[in-house]
Amino acid sequence: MGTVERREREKEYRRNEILNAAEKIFFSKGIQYATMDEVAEEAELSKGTLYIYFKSKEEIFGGICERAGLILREKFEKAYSENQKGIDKIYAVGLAYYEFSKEYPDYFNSVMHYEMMEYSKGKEFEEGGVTYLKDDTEFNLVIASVQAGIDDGTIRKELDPVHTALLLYGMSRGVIKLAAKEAQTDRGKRKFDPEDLMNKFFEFVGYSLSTDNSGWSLNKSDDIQGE
Amino acid sequence: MGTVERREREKEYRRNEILNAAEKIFFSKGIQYATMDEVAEEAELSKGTLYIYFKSKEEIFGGICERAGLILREKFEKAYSENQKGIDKIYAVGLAYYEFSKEYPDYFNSVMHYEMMEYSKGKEFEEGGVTYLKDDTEFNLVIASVQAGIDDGTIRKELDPVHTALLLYGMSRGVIKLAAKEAQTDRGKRKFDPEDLMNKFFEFVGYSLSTDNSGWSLNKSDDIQGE
DNA sequence: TCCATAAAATGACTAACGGTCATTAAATGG
DNA sequence: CCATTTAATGACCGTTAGTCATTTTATGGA
Repeated sequence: MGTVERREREKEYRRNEILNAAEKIFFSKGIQYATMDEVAEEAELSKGTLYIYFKSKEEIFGGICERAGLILREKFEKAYSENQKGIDKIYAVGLAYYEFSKEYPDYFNSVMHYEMMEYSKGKEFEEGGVTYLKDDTEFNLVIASVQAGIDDGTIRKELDPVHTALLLYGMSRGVIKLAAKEAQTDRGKRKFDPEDLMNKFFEFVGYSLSTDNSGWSLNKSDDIQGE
Repeated sequence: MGTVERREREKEYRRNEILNAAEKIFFSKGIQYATMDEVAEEAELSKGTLYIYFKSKEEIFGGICERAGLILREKFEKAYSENQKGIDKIYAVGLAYYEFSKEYPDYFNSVMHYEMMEYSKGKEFEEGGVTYLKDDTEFNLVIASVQAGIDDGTIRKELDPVHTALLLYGMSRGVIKLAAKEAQTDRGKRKFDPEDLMNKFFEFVGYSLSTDNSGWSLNKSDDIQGE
């Protein structure tokens, strides 16, 4: 009988329901101010049950970040594979990152938050060291893109693939975070337009990457679709 | 009589002692896991007293971030004023930022953490909205550097000062954070050398900024002193 | 249909922590 | 020396993450 399998499915389902509830609560009040009782209430379960599926509040948050990572990875893979030239792959992956931050701002912020937490620990604690985002699949795509660009002559061959990929990754994160923060501000109070900033960013990076200083080979006029 | 002034000084002194104690505790265990009782113990004061000088744990953390901001601002100002050419100002300020992250890794991380916290709130809460780092003095220096570079012909004049400054700021933060995180990893387990990455970063950015694609006019062989 | 067993769910309870406040101690200056 | 203001204290409170003995539900064999 397939009862065992069905049970397994149901467990997975419950786990997901809990994550859904937690997202709602965490994202609306901020993780810090969200309580497990609220999550339990939202999930229509008792608090004790939450602790059967997750061993701590943090682990629930980890589960949310895992979801975020999954989506981001998919976006990266799509962007990578849909473009031929190395330089275009890089542009597409970078754009995918930015679009992720727009489509799922809470996921984006969660991942940022998560990375911050990683630091807070590990100084005197350590505890189990559960890491949810260790996978560097995403990052490997960036390296591969740079390498492809060097091979097909669209990227300056003086650039080292690994270091350049690291740079692109770090720079993008920093700038996207800036843009995301501003996008979250009321339109009237903004000091700059996030879309503009991103366009300038891609231009700036493209200039330094490409063999002919021309930037990306895509049509520049419509490289970012309005919000 | 100057009793009032002396009292004021003593108050300021106590406040600083509390911040010192808090730094010790916060930085060793991580803010999340540090308790006010521990801070009180370290400061050789009762917990109640802490709440005379600061209205919350968060506010103490804010005080720490304020210290960080002060140091960073000084470094920026020094770097800015000690260089003539715009392109060199930018390089110096960027380097100052990186050096800050090496000299005061805990301060650097605190500021990063602080910015994260800003997001967590403001979704349903709001509370007093105390901002400790609103001062954009630092950022204005970056704009001024870019402008100086455009004026003296060391920076490509197609670049917009404000957007470019924003980019530099965001990119630096992202890359420095990456480098800082790696630097914090055991030497043996590192995937890359933080110093190398920073050098590549400055090269990459210099290429895109400068009029002649040559990067900075400084001597490149010793632009970063070993740790 | 019933029962024994195992799995899942519960919610009262605990420990710990941030924050408060009535009370005490110290300083001041007349 | 005293009256008054200022600083410091620590017992106490409310809240919350996490636990666990107990109850409820599902399962599969007789």
